[in-house]
Amino acid sequence: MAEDVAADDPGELGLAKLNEPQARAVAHAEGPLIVFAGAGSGKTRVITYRIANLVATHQVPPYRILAVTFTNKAAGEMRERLEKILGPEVTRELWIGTFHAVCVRLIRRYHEAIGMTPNFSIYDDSDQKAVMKRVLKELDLDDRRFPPAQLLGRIGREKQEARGPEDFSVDNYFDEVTLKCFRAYQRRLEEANAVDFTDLLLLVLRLAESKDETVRSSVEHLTSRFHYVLVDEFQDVNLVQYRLVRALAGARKNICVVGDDDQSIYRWRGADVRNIRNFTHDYPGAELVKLEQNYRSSKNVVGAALGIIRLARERQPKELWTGNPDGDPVRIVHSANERDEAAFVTGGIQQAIADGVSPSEIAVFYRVHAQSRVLEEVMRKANIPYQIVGGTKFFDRSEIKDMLSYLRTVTNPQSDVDLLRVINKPPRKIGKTTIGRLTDLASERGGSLFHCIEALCETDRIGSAAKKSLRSFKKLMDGFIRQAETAGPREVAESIIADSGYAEYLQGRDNAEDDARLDNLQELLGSVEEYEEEARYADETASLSDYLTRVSLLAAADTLEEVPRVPMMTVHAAKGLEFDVVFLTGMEERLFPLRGQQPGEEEELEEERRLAYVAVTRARKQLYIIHTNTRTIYGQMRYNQPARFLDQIPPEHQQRVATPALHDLSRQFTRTGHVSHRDQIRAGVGRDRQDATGRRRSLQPESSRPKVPARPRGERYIERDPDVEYDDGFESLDRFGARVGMKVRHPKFGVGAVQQIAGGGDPVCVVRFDGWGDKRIKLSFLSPA
DNA sequence: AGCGCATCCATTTTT
DNA sequence: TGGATGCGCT
Repeated sequence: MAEDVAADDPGELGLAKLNEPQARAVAHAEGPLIVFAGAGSGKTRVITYRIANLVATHQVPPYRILAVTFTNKAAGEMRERLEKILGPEVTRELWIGTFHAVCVRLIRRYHEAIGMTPNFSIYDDSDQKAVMKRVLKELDLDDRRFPPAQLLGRIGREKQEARGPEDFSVDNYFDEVTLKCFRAYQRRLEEANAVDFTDLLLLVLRLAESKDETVRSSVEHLTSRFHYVLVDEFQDVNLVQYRLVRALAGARKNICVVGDDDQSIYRWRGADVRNIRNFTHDYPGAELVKLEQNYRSSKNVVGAALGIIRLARERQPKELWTGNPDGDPVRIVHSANERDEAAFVTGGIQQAIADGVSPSEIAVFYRVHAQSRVLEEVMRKANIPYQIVGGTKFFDRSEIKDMLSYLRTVTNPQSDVDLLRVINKPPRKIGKTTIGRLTDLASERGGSLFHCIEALCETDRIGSAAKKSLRSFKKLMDGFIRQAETAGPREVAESIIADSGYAEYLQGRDNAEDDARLDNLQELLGSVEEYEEEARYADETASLSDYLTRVSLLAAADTLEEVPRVPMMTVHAAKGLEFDVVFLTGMEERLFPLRGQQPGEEEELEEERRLAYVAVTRARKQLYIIHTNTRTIYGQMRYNQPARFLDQIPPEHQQRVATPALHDLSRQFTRTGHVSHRDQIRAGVGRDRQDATGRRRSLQPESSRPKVPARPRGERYIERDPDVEYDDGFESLDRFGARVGMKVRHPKFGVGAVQQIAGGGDPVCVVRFDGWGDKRIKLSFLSPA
């Protein structure tokens, strides 16, 4: 998955192996630099060599260099390459990591100026939600009227833009409530000595931008410690990160940013493409380098990607090209439904493996996690080893979360969400009532639950049995806390599993599932051990809170293992990765692109387009893009139209293919009077495909269109010429031939009769439903009744 | 306290 | 569709 490493000669920099723009970016010494790096253009190599060059040629001390990557995995790869060039001692001193990981380190260093103790906990989504639920309860608000996720979403967006409660403008009642929750939420985190993901960045940013005299020396130290700052994937940086980079680079302004506006896919997370587009504006005189040669993919893959991205509304002018061989055309596979799609994928994987491709070089992509279930099922049946990258991770399992909560309580007993998770697991006779009394007391006098335990036991609010249970729990945890002062993380974790009663608790409920849970705990111990090993290697003291930090900051791609299994992941998780063979599934309107078809959603569509571009450019040699006629997702069957992006792939780079199941299906539809498409292929019959507006879809004159070589029709699939419309019912199947008077079904309104059909693409129908009257509904929401 | 059942709910992408 | 949640029963 790593890009070509062959040129990383130890001893010398191997600069001769760089192309001209790459060399220019590496050699650039002082001042701002922006590198537009097309997909597969060797940007990691550029960053790596640039760092090596700064250290080796310009004698920059390694601890003066900060390189920010998007995932820990990318950071690790960069480190690995640099070790080969600079050796481990020097490399160790470089600051390389994700924004979040770097900020954790900085918070620990400057914790006094920031006003934190170094053992803080990092709260993930579910922790945040738990906090918000408590906040709502405390404020006596209905969590149905004010869904925690929604509140957190709004608050999160504010924080991404570096705004706090004091900057919050209130326009209506909902805002008022949100502001109240915002304040209470931040206060709760503070009391728990915990931060959320954005806080990690904000705390450092606030210090770096602080004008406060009392912390002046810290601010100066912080903003002058890095002489060179490099940022990868700059197109996905949000406002907080942008300002952070600017602040950390300080007055020197030795900022090198590398990115590709065509690959910006995190707008929803606050990323702002304008950051990359405005860089030259914000840093006048910045050197600009464009890397346009792709070393990764075949000509057909690059051509397909270009066809899609060329239609982007706004982009930096540039043109990706490759000197690589043509390779196979991109196969666009028409399948019947999601099971048929999965069958095609497994068949294709088996073939690729038989052809000698390693399973780890074959990837399956999907737009949303919900698609993975069926794929997994079929992969298991076909006995193909696979790994899900990201998604429901190992660390999301309940027993793992329980154990992590124990560990977090040990390092930071103030963390209430963790305490509540473990206080009665295994059952210790500490029930709802007791916990209710405890939380009541804590809100009355402030302070964390853990610290209120003793105080509660001194009141007469609870019975003696409850007191006993609480005290023995407190004693148990105090024991672990004391142990952690001297013992290593692994030892503490082992004690907890053994002495907390958690293992017996799992053993007691003897079923297969809980046996697996015990195994998972063993695996967790393994990961703690692995961490200790790494710490030893890096010459650092292993600490429990450091381990917990790492675990919380894992990115989806970080869970990709180097094992011979087929990786399956969302397109987002695939960013920055590459594979020989790629299966891109679910390429259908309203799934991929998931959004953007409504007026006013143009930006969403643009992001979907860029996402499609990212997906396509992951493939080195072979790319299969699959779409289905029907798909059952979220319990509902939908009739699909192929994604618009498919028609934007130039015909000379694509080849249309249909699965056998689809073929059978189409025969049923053509029984009455039509000639089957098989016969048509044989006879070479067909007319130019036209879309609803009557325009020819082909982008090229007929004569220049390369003839698709007639490949023998095997059992696996049947090829279809992209520019021939087969009169076999495929088209009418997509829209099931709806016409006025026809009975159709809608998931909500039931069965009704079509009154009118209007518009092209996805036409709007007027349908008369029993009991609902006439409704205007897009055809794609309807199925034949 | 814990289990089983029913109901309701939301469905994008993640550091 | 299934996951999460809540409720009532044991």
